[in-house]
Amino acid sequence: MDIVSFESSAAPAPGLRERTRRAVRAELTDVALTLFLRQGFDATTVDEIAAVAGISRRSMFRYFASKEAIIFDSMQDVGEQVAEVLAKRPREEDPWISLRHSFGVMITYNVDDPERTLAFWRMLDETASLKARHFEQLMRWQELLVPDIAARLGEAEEGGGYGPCAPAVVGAALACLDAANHAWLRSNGKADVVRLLDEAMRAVRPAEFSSIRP
Amino acid sequence: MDIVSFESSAAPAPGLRERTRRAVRAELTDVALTLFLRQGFDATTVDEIAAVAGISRRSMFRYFASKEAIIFDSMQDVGEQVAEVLAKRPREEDPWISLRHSFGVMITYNVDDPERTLAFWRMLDETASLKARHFEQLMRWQELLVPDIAARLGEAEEGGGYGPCAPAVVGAALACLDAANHAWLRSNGKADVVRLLDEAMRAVRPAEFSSIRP
DNA sequence: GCCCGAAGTGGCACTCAGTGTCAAGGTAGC
DNA sequence: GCTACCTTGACACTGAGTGCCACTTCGGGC
Repeated sequence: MDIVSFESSAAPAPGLRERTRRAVRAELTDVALTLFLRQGFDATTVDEIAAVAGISRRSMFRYFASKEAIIFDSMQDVGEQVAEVLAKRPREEDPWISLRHSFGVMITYNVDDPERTLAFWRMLDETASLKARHFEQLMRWQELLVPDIAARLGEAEEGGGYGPCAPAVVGAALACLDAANHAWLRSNGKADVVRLLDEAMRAVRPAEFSSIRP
Repeated sequence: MDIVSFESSAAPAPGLRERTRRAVRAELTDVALTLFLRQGFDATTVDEIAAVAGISRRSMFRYFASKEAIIFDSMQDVGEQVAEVLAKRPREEDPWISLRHSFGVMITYNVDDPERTLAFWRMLDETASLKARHFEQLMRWQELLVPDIAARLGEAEEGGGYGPCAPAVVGAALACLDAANHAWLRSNGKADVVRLLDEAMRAVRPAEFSSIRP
């Protein structure tokens, strides 16, 4: 399964309308991604994507709120998968280890299709507007993971928010993930992502938690 | 000094042209910020800022690469201040402690002018496009701090890049800073930022490093 | 089979950010 | 004062994103 053409497999068949909508969305994402990777994000206009996909420009914006959303909507789905894995980890497990395990979902993309994933990350890294959105995406992942970690840390939700600890721990873990990804990118996909991630997370491993060494 | 109208005080008098340019920049930043805080970022057009500042729309884009840059250029200056403080910390000090100390520069803004800082952070948090750029800004700070931390960790720069550890540690620290800022924001500026930051950084404190307790 | 309301679609016009170009005015150095 | 350069304003243009309206299509009730 591709990191960018991924569609949530949650609901099996929620009516014809919804199914066609999802199919069209997947198709549009695929068309757009191919164009983005071939000629760059900025050099590809929405008109062009719409023309190739055989749809009107106006309808394009009915499927995606923005040009950037074409890319990041599917990444949100990946984040939800990570959250699902995290929820299934044993309650008494060291939170840092749980986070490390749930990141496994992401890392598989790097291993499954290095070429395309590498080109994808490189595009995110080189395009200014995407770089910004990428970090925003990390933040959305943080929001998905914080409730679980807060519960594990025994940090109660008080007055519509958490204390600083759970977001800090999740944010730190995501920083490790990002650092590993960047190091992998700089090595042109030659380095071992898993090893890089372990290295990064070992360097930051909170003192309260037990050892991560395998 | 205000977090947003800050201008680098590095060069004393590098010619008349440069001095006027800086003065105009500061003026523009000030005008724009006032408008942003009064009526919101999206509701303020570049034409409006230019009109109020008595300058042409075209010249506006000669001072700032984008509407967002009006805000984030000054934040970059703050990041450089943080890097300066970090560089002055003793070489043998625990990197985590050094980072914590260098963050002191930022935190002072929250204490000095809570009202304006609070409104400013709230705007960053509520405006989608600014939220994205804000994280990009954190990333730029990371780039400023990584070389120093890499040296402290004994991580050599190999082939145009660092290993994953230094970025991971710096990113983790910035995640703590951000978590503390968010918690402070949620408390409407009532909570103690310094305490929140210490709490967050204690929760994530890497095991290799010694205790941060004062 | 027929009809009706809801949802999807395309086209048009508009706002606003951002960029290239060019001509006019001002400034620094000789 | 002259020249070279830098700054500025004006105009036109592209591209993202939105509001609106008319048309078609689909799903369900009769």
